[in-house]
Order: sequence, then structure tokens, then C-alpha cells
Amino acid sequence: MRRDYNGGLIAFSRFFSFFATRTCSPELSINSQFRLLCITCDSLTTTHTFSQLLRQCIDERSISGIKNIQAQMLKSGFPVELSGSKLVDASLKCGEIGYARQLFDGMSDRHIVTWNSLIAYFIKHRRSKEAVDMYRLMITNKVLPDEYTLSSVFKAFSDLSLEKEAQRSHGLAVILGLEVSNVFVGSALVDMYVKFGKTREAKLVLDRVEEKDVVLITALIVGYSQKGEDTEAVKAFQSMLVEKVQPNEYTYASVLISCGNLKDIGNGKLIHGLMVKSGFESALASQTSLLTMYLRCSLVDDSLRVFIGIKYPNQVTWTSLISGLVQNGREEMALIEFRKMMRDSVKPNSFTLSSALRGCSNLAMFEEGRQIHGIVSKYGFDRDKYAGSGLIDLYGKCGCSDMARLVFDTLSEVDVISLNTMIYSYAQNGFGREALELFRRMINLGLQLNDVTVLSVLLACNNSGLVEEGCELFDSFRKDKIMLTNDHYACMVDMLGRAGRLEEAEMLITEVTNPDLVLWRTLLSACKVHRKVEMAERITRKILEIAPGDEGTLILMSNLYASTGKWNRVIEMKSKMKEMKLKKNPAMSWVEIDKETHTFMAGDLFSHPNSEQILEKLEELIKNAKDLGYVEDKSCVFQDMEETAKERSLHQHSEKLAIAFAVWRNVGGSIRILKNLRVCVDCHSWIKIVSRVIKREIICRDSKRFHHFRDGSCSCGDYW
DNA sequence: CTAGGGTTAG
Repeated sequence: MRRDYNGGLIAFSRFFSFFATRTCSPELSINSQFRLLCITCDSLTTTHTFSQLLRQCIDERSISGIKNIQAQMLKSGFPVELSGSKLVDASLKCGEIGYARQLFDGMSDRHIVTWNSLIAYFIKHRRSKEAVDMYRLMITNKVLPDEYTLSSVFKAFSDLSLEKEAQRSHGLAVILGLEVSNVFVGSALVDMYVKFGKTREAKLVLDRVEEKDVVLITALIVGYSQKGEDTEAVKAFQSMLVEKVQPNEYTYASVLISCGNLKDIGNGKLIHGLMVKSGFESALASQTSLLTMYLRCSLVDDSLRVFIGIKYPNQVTWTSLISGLVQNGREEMALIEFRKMMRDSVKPNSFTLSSALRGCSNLAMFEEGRQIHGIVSKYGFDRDKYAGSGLIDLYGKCGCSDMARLVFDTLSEVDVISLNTMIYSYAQNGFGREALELFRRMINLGLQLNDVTVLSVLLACNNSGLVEEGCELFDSFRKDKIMLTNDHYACMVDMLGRAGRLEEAEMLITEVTNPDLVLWRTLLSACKVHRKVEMAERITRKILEIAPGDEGTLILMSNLYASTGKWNRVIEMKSKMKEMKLKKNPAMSWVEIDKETHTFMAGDLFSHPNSEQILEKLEELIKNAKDLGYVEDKSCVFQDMEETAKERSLHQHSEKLAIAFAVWRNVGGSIRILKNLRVCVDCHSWIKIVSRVIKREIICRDSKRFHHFRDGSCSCGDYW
């Protein structure tokens, strides 16, 4: 019966639609068309007439058309309440919220659709506060929300963190039975609880929804994925397949991120296959997630293959690629891709910039980094905390803590991470007092410190010889029951060890439940500094029990024996290393000149195209230094050889070659050197004197910290 | 005439 009625209505409106398109011509104004139609139709069909005309107004975005129609309705005595919601809807679609609101306010009796349209409009334009206000007004007007109202208003609650009110409305959805019966309401609820971080609640809602669909389940997977409950995300995806719900591009986009987080390449590849099979391989967001997944699993080649297949990568895609490459130690390539992105006129955002900056700072590429700083300013991210932290990190790792501080002071919002980065910059560069002052400021601001904070302050004390302060802080951290990791202990062992308090350092290790290799090696290197052969041998036995033939340990012992003249033992160590087929990491230095990075290896005098000039300049610098009192320190040579050969080997250290090259190229400003190992005592005293000779600052970042050589002295105070 | 889910970061 009812179906017949509906069918009749549909047939009628089809007929009318035909009529309307014939009657309405673009030459006539909406006004005259309306009059025309009124003449040809009786009042019963007027509602349908309106629909046709309004649709045309929407197509033409003509708010005046809508106003005309309303005027005609009034004139012909047609009650506005009957068609009010259509007028409101048309106004909203023309982007005229003001007029829609005016209409709404003028109505004495409002249909629920009117309320829903307005709420939906506010949600769509992220005007959550107004959406909630409208919802509240609806309740006070005793209008009962329906499935449309509820499925949109929940987003506003999560946006505004209105948990209490959200719960009350959830209760309403339960009472109305909509939580179970309407999957739109269910998904909105799941999404809301997910945004509140309550995946458990979200799952409970999902379980109650009768007919689960792809959106509902995806909303939960997204929740798990974003909260780091990645195993749950993958499980939910699998059970979705079991229940024969087809995943779509949104689903793939989120579950793949979880596979990446888990480094679960097995499932990752499986899902990749599924994605191709179901035809979602060309959806950009899924492709981006796929790219991210391969990068997180360190499968750089696979990720590049995915990237090549992407026709129009957007900002997010590029950012994912650039940050992933940096994470995999492929900084140079990351920066090339960054340039390509800029060339393709894809705008960078703060994520992109902070990743590109991190690429620069890892390689201490000062010039390149400064150019990116220019881009940061150009796009207005100077005060942004993400881009800002990248800049602070860059300047810190290039030895300019002053510039890092300048950036830090312009940030619009200071948080734990930007503070950590700044403290760490000071720490690396040996500005312990400044680091501690910032740390105190952080405490005063009431910010919750984390493990990076702890490491940064301890490192600051360590690098500035503030042993007492360091111990006090460490004790206070222990007292405050702050989670201390092996890294924190290693820092303390290093600090105490360097200060010659070896027994205390060893005591500290016994406190650690699961001491790792690094911890013992740190102690061992302290033994080396203080030439405590017996203790070193005891520690070595301990290490070799955990890790037989550990490379670092054998090298350290070999060097210790060398510096105490026990050459027989040195040979013993070396043969042991040969047996294990271990080779020492070659010592390398890098220097960036005119945005080009030059690499130097210790003892390698010929591979650089300008070796001749470099050696000439080096000889000159050594002579100049000797005139001012430089004498080779042969304790830095760990091989038994003739005295002159020892001198020669010292002269071929990679940092000396790099500095000679930079001086020869006559670079302006400070000379910046990056080293993979730590700077030796001989080079350290040589560079000090050279900095006076050439009247130029030399900044050397070794594997552990910075040395600023200026006018014959070093910022580390000869303590490193 | 009104409704639900995604990808990048220090």
C-alpha cells in the first residue's frame, strides 16, 4: 500500500522534473520562472516545485534566488514551516550561514531536519562550539535528537574535549536504541571514544552494533593504530576479513601504519598484496601508508618502488618519504628529494621542514641547513615548535648554541621537546651552566620531564665537568622515582669514570638490573683514560663473558696496552681481532665547503683531487704550530713503530687533513669539522694552536661532543 | 532536504 503511494510520488516528481527542465530556461529569472510554474501547478504540488527551483539556485549558488522563492511563498500564503528545512538546506549549500540562521530564527515550528542541517554545517566547517550550542538549544526546546543529529554531534564533543556531555549523549543514543541499530551513530561513537584515547570503550560500542560495516571497523583500527596498540589494530583487521567485510583505502591506510610500527613486514607485504588485489593500490593515502610502512621496516628500496608508482605525491607523501629516508640514515637522498618537492611546487609544512632539518643536522650541513632556515621563514614557520626544534637541533649540532638559543627564544610556545632540544644543544657544546639554568626553568614551568630531559642534563654536567651537580641531580632523579635507563647510568659511569672515581662508577653498574655492553665499555674506557690496567683486564673478562670477541672492547684494550707500552699485549689483541676478522672502523672527517661535503680518511693522502695542495698547507700549518710550541704527543699512537713513523702517522689524522683543506680553500667564517671517532689528544692540542695561527674559530663535532677552538684554547677546557 | 573512518614530526 505504502509502496504504491511512494511509487506514485516518485513517478509524479519524475514527471515534474521533466516539466521543470522544459519550462525553466536560463534566460528567465528564477523569479519569473517561479511565477510561471505557479500558474501551471496547483498548490498540492508546490512543494515539489520548490525542490526543482531550489536545486537550480544551489547549482547557481544564487542566494537571491532563494530569497525570491521565499518571498513568493509568503505572498501565496504558503506556510514557511512546511518548506523551511529545504530553504535552510539550500542556503547552507550556497554557503550562506547568516541567511540560514535568519530563516531558522524566524521559524516558530522547526522540523528536525532543520536542526540537523545546521549542526552538520557547523561540524563540516569545524565550528564545533556552535554545533554544540545548537545541540543544547535543541534539547532545551524539547526536540529529541535522532540518528542524524547524534552521528554528527559526537565529533564536536571530542573536538572540544567535552567528555561528560559526550557520555550523557551516548546514554541518550542507548535509550533510543540507536547505538545498536544505526551504524552511523555507532561509528561516530567509536570515533569519539578513539579521539578521547579510550579504545576500550570504543571496542565495547563496536561489539554492540548489530550490522558492522567497513567504516565502523576502520574507525576502531585507526584508534588502535594512533594509540600505538598496533597488535590490536592488525588483529581487528584480520577479524574484519574473517567477517567478510571488505577493507577500503581508509582501512589500508591505517592498518599499514601499525604493520610499520611493529616492523611486521610479513603482514605488511600480505596486506600490500591484498590492497593491490582489491584495487586500492592507487589511492594516495594508502600508498603513503605503504611507503611509510616500508621505510619503518628499513626496506628503503621497496619504499622507493612504491614512491615511483605514485603519480601526484602530496605534501604528506613527500614528508613521509623525506622523514623516512632520514630515519634510515639516507640524509643526502632525503635532501635531494626535498629539493625535488620544492621544485614541484608542493608546499612544505612544519613536519617536512623538521625532517629536512634533521637530515642536515645529522651530517652537520650548516650551509644547507641555513638555506632551509630561509625556507622556514618564507613559509612562516619561524615560531613553530616543530620546525623550531629542527632548527635548534641543527644549530646545536653545527656548534652554534647561540643561534640555537635565538631560535628557541622566538618560539611561540615552549614545550618539553623544544626545551629538551635546547638543553641537549647546550650539553653537546659544553655549556653546562646554561643547560642547568634552562632545566630549572622547565621545572618552574611545571613541565613534566622525560627520559631525554634527564639524559640531556646529565650529559650537560658530564661535558662541562660539573661532577658534583651531576651526582646531586642523579640522586634527586632516583629519589623522585624517575625511570632511569641504561643510557642515564652510562652517562653517570662516564662522568665518575673520567673524574677518576672508578670504584663509584662500578658500584653504580651493579645497581642496574640488566647492565648492557655499552655500560661496561664506558667503564672500560674510563680505565683506559686513567691507565688502570688491572681493573681494565677484570672488566674485559666480564664483557667477554657476555659478548665474546666484542670489537670495541678489544680495540680499547689494545689502545690501553699501547699507551702503557705493553706492546706484546697489543700484538696479542691484534691477532685476536684478526682471528675474529674484525677491522677497526677507519677514522674519518668531513668538512662542508660551498654546500659540498668533502671526506677525509686517516692515512689516505691521495684520493682527494687536491691532495698536493692539502699536504703542502698541512706541512705549513704544522711548522707554524711548532713555532708556537706544538710537540707531537706520541702516546696517541697505538702501534709500535719508529719515532718518526709515529710522528708521520699523527700528521695524517683525518681532522688534520680536513682542516688543512679548509684553510687552503680559504673559507670565510668558522671552520666546521665532523668526525666519526673522538678527537685524540695530539690533534686537540694541535688544533688549539692552529686556531690561533689562522685567527679563525675551528668547530669540531666528534662522535660525542663539540670542541670550539678559538685563539689557542678549546671550549671543552681540555676535558673530554 | 540532514549523518560516520585515513596518510607526515622534534
